[in-house]
Amino acid sequence: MKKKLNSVLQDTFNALAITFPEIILELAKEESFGDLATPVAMSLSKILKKPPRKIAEDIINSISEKNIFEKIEIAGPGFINFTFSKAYLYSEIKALIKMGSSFLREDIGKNRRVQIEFVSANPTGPLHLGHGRGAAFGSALSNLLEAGGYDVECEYYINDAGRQVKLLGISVFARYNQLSGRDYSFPEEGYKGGYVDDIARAIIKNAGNKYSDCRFEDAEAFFIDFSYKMMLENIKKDLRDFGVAFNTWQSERELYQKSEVEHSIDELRRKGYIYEQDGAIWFKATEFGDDKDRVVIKKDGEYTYFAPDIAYHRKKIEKKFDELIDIWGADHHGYIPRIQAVIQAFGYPKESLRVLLVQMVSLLRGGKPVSMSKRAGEFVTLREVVDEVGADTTKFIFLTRRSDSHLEFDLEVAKAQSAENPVFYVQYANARINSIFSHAREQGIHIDKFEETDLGLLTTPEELRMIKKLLTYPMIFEGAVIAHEPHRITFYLQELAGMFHPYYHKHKVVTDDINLTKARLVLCEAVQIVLKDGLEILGLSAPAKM
RNA sequence: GCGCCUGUAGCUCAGUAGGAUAGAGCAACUGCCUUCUAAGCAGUGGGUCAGGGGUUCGAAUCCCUUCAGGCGCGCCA
Repeated sequence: MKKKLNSVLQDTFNALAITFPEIILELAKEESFGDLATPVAMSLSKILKKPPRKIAEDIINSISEKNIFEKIEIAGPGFINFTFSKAYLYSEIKALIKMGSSFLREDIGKNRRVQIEFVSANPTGPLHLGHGRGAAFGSALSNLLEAGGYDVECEYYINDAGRQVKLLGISVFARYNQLSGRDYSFPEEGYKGGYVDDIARAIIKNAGNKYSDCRFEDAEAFFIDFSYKMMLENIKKDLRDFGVAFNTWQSERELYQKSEVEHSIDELRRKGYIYEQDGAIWFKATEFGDDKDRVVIKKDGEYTYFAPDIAYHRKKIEKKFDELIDIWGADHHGYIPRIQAVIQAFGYPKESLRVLLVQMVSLLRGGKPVSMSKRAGEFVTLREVVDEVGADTTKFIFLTRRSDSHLEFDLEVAKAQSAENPVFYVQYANARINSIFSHAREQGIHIDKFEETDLGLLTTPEELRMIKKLLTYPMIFEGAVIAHEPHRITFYLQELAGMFHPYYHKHKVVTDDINLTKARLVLCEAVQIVLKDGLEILGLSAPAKM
């Protein structure tokens, strides 16, 4: 619909010898404003030094392909409002059904390769709700970009080296000893969650007393590896059950083992961005706009957390993606300038990495904040929330918000709402359509060739409104892809379902009028195609029955 | 102190590459199940778009400023 109007206007502008960078088309806010509107005449007013309404008139007079419109009007200060003809709308619905996804989805990506890194939670504990938000957003974004013609790779970065996994190993070692009946003090900073006991018990089960007389130093490698690997499996399971999939898992440890950390710093050194001061090795981040230079090797000779991240991002660059996306929790936003400094130091524009922030989730229960301290072991896991309120509902709560807006997730509210959650409203529309179809089949009604169905029988205001809504999906989709905002799809689906349910209530689809029945079945088919397309992008299920 | 995010209906949030009279869900109240699924439908009430300036044909949207909340500002990760 938009594409068509755009090309019509482009032709018109060519005919009038007007050059204009981009013709803005927007959805009419009110039905009396037609279907699509453009404010272009107002923008041209200054350039052409003519009143906007006069310009609008000239444009309208020069439109050659008028037959696809029912009417074209000038309104307000100079808007041009276009209303499409019914015949055009009907033919578009048939095209929608015939082409399916390719009608709905715009090819924005043109096969460009994009990598999205998300979740990347430390394998030192189960995923919590904040990770769940990142997971829901990241996978919806990946589906969205994939649908928008990008070649997408989803990656999870595993922090399996360094202090945190070591601390997990120490914690597990302590519990292992305690559970074996020895007097062993638990480290002050250790992880205290119940899962630490689970790991210790698993070790007892597997290895028995084998490490009972060891000092930690002697059993270190085993305890660290066993612990983080068990946690990682746990995380992978949580993600699977949440319906989130990754293509690649990049290990931090591997970056060390393959000397990539070392080589990255060497490369920066060759480029002149590394220097020594106060016994430490620094990266000249200020050269690229960061507030301060950053230490990569500490005085004690250890790498900082930043060092493997340099190697990691160099590796991403080397994979030659057209676009890199990192999805981080907003508490890491201070980290953006230094990573973009790294990107630039390696000779790439900072725009080649796009960091999307997922804002904090405050978890509440009945209006009271729930502590989320990982170290203290007091936190509600993603799994617990999903078990309590359901995966689709949880995802939907995340996906009805912009990723960068703060989110209050109240377990009691989510649970209370889960029975009447908007996600069911959308899914129910799909299920209802199925039930209409099976009812039609029972009545012996079959549509052999939908192309031959007379959609001209769809004349009620509800039907026309719904047809127009369906035809705006490509616009919403395109906007969502460009803005990298899956939530636009969520809202669209709610609006579409919000048209279908009243329609269902007001008009019977299957009636004695066979031709009308067929036309309505075709419309239902179109609605279902769009609902399913949207649900699939969001990573939500589309149950056939509810 | 500096930086980032946020402030829209009682609550949770859309609307932000400037566009016409600011929307939805929930909550509240009133009705609707012998007819394709009541996880549904119809109706009612609800606003100083945090405040103040500015930019222009036009601002919830852009700029400045004040206020409020969140998060960051380590040779931690």
